[in-house]
Amino acid sequence: MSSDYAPPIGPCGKPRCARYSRRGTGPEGRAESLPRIEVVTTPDASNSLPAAWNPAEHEEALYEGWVASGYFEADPTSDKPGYSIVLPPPNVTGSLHMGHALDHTLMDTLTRRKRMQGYEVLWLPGMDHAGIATQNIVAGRLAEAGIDREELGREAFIEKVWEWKRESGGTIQGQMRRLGDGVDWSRDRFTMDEGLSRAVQTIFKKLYGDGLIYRAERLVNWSPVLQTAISDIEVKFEEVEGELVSFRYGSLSDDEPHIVVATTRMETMLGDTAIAVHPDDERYRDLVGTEIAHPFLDRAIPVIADAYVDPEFGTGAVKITPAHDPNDFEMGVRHNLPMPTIMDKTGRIEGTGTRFDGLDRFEARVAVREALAEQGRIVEEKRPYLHSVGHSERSGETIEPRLSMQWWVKVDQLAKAAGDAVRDGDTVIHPASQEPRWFGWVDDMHDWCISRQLWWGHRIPIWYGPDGEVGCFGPDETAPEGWEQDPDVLDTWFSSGLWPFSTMGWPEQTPELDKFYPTSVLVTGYDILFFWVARMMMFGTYVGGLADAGLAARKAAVPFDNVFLHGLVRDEHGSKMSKSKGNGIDPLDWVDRFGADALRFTLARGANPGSDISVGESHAQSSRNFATKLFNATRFALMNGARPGDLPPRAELTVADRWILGRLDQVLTQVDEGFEAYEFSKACEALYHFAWDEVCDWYLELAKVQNQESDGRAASTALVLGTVLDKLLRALSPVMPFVTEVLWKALTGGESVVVASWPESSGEPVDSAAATAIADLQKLVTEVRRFRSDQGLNPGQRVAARVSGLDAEFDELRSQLESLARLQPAGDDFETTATVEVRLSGCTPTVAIDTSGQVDVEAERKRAAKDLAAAEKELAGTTAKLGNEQFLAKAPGAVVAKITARRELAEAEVERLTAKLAELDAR
RNA sequence: GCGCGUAUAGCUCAGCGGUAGAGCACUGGUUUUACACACCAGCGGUCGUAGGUUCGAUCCCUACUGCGCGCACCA
Repeated sequence: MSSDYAPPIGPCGKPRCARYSRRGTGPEGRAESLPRIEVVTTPDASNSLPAAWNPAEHEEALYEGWVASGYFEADPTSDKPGYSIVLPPPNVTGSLHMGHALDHTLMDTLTRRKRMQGYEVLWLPGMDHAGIATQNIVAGRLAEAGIDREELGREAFIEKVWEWKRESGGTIQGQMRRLGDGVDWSRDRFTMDEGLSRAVQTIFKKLYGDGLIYRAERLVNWSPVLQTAISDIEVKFEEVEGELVSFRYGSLSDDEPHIVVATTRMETMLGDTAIAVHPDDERYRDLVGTEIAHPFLDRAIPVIADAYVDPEFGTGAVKITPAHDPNDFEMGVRHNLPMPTIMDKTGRIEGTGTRFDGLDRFEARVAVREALAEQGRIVEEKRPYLHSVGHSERSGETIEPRLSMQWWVKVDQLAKAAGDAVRDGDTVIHPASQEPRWFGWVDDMHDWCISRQLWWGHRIPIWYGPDGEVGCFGPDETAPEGWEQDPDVLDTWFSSGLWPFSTMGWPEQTPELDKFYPTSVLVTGYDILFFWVARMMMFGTYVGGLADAGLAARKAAVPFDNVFLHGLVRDEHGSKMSKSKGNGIDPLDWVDRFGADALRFTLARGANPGSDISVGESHAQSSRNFATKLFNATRFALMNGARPGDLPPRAELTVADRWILGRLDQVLTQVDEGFEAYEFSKACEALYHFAWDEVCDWYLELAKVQNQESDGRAASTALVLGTVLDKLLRALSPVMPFVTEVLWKALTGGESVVVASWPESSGEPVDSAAATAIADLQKLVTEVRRFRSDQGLNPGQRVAARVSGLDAEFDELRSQLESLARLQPAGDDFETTATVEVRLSGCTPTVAIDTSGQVDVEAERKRAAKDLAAAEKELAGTTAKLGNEQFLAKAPGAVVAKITARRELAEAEVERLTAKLAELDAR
C-alpha cells in the first residue's frame, strides 16, 4: 500500500509531509527523500481560499469591508421588524477587558443572528464620560506639567478634558473593531454630547418639577482625596485591622455619674452631641435625661434613650456623632441633636476650637486617644480590631461620612415602577434566578445623591437668584441676569441612566425611538445589575409615563424588553481576575495570538446563564483549533467540488447523506433554542460537536468513499456536503464571523455571510433508519479499530478481512466500512486469525481478519474479559430489575421493554464472550 | 443575620427520575484521500454528607457541611 502512496499537494503547493519537519525530523530528513510530486490543479472554488488560516492576516480587512458596506448601519425607516441593543457605554478612560469582550461577543452574536433572520438591527455604541475617572486623569496630567487645576479655571480645564478625549478617547473603538463588533458607528454616542446633554437637562427639569429632585443637607460618602461626594455603590467595604477603644465620659470617680463608650474612630468624639442607651436598659436608667461634660469642649452631652442601641453590645452605651456616622445621623434627626461638622473637605479636623484643629483625621485619632489617656479616661483598647471600613472604589482611601448639602433623587416611586415593570412582565430578566436580587435592590433603595463636586460632567441646571431664589432651567431656557448656576455636576450614572433613549434622540420624537425603542435586550454582567440597570429602568419607566415625552403610546414604558445577565469571566482555575493577582488576561492579546473568532467562541461557549465562566489559554487554543478545523474541512470539501444547491430526491441519496442531513436539521433546531434562551453555551456546543465529531470525523470520511464510486455519487455528495457546510458556516457566523466569512464566500460565492439568511431546518422528517444504520456502522468500525489498536496494527495499514452477517440495510455501507476500518477484501490465501463480532440493532455481523498469523492472544483475552465483565454487570443489573414485581407493575411499559431488551442483549453478549474466551484459552 | 447560587473525571464545566458526558490534561499508536492546531484507541467518577419520596435518585424533598456572590450589621 505504501509503495503506491503519493502525498497529494495541498493548495499551498507544499507536500503534506512538510508538516513533519515541524516535529524535528529536520529539513534534511524525510522531505527530501520523498518522490517528486506533480502539482495537481485544484478546483476553482478552493483557489479563493488562502493556503492556511491565519486570522491576523484577514480580520482587519474583513471588518473594514463590513463597515464600508454599511452592513451594521440601522435604517429606522425600514419595513423590517426592529431589533435593538444599546451597548453599555464603557468609560472613555478605559480599555477593554475580558468582561467587555464577553459582553460584546454576546451582543454581537445576538445582533448578527437577528440581522440574518431579517430584522432591522441597531446595535448602538458609545462611551461614558466617567466624571471622576476622567477628571482625575486629566488633572494628573496637568499636574505633571506643573499646571494647577484651580489656577487654570473651570472652563479652561474642561476644554483640556475635551482635548484629552479627542486624543486618547478612541482606544476602545479600535479594540471593538478588533473583536469584530458589528455596531453602527454612524450612531456612536458620548454621554457629554450635545443631544445627550439636552436629555439630561430635560429630565432633570421634569423630575424637579415633579418634586422628585430635592436639595438637602445629609450625610454623604465623602472622598477626602477626590473632594467630592460619591454614591453608595462607589464605596467598597473591606475588612481592616483597626482599633476599638473604650473611654469614659463623665466623672473619673466610680461613685459619680459616668458612662463608658467605645469607638473605632476616636477623632469623631470631637463631634459627639449625645450618648445613647437602650430605653429598657436598667443600668443607665438614672442617667437618661442628664448631661455629661465633654472632656475637651465646652459642650454638655445629653444621655438619650433610643431603641437603636443594642444593650448586649459593648457597654450598651453609644457615643453619637450625627455629622459623621449614618446611624448617628438618623438618631440626631430623631432627637433633634446639634450636628457639628468637625472635618474639612480634605479630612482635616476643623472648627472644633480645640488644639486638634488642623490635624489629619488619622493623626487626630491618635492624638485624641493620647489626650484622653492623659486624663485617665481610656478604659480598654482592643487592637487589632477587625472591622469593615468603606473605601473609595476609585481612589482607594477610607471614605468619610460627612454632612453636606447635596442634590438628591427621591427614588421610592421611581424604584417601585422599575420593580413593577419586572413584576408585570414588561421586562423579563434572564436568568430568572437573578430576580430576587433585582427586587431586593429596587424594593429597598435609598435616595440617590446625584451631585458631585467636580468640574467634568453635566452641570446641575439649577440657578440661584440674588435674593435666595432657586430655579431650574431647561435646555432652551436662560436664567435671569445675575443668577448663579450651581457649581456641582451630576453623578455620571445620571446620564448613563438615560442611555437607552437619550442616544436615540429623546426628548425629540425621532424615527429611531419609534423603530428601536424599547430596546430588545440589555446584556450585562450581573455585577452591575443594581447600579446601572436599576437607574435605566427608573428613568425609562418615568419617561415612558410622561404624556409629553412622545413615548406615551408605546406598548410598555420600559427601556428594554429583556435583561440578560451573564456571569463574570474568571481565570482557568475559577479565580476572579484582578490586577493584584496578576491573573488578568488581555483579550486583545488573545486576538493577536489566536484570532478574534477563537476569543469569541471561547467566551460564547463558556457563557451559561447564571454562572461565571472560567477561561484559560487551553480554551483559546481549543477554539483556535476549531477555526482551523473548519477551514481545513471546507478547503477539502471544495477540492472535492462541494457546493450548495438543490438536493436530489431523498431516494437518490445515500444512507450517510440522509443521516447527516437529518443531524443538520436537529442541530439547527438546538442552536435556535439555545440562542433564543440566551444559552450561548448550548448553541456553541451543539455546533462544535456537529462540525467536528459528525461532519469532519464521520461524514467527510464517508463522503470520500462516495466520491470514489463511479455511479455519479460524487455529484450528489458534493451537493450534500455543500449544503451541510453552507448552513453550518452560516449558523456559526454570529459567533465566529471572520473564518466563516472567508469560507462561506469561497463555498457559495455569496456577497457576505453577514447579510446571508439565517439557516433554517429543512422541515423534512429526520430519517431515523439512516441514523440507526450510521450508528451501527460507527459501532462496528470502532470495534474493529479497537481490535487493531489492541493488536498494535498501524492505523493506516490495510488488513485483509471477510465481513459477513450484514443485513440488507447495512450492506449499502460495506465499502464505507472497509474504508473507515482500513479493511481490504480477502484474497485467495485468506486465513482467519481473529474475529470481531458486534451485536447491532438489526444484525450481528462478524469481521473475520487475517493478521498474517500474528495475533496477540493475551491482548484479545484481556479485551474479551473486560467486555465480559461489563456484560455480566449489565446482565445482573437488568435481571435484578426485571425480577422486581413492583418495577414490573409500576414502571412505564416503554421502560420495562427497554430493560428487557438490554437484558437480552447482555445475556447474548455474556454467552458470546464466554465462548470467545474459551476459544482463546484453547489456543 | 437575610437572600441567591453552587458541590459530577486530575483541571474547567455540561447533563439528567430509567446504562455517567465534553474540552483540556494523561497513556499507547499513526507519513490514514483536508487538517500533527490532526487522526485512532485507551485510562480516569460509589455525581459533597446523612436522611426522605419513588418500582427506581447523581437528578426531586429535608437537614448538614464546604465554597462563591449579593444585602444588612460591625458603637
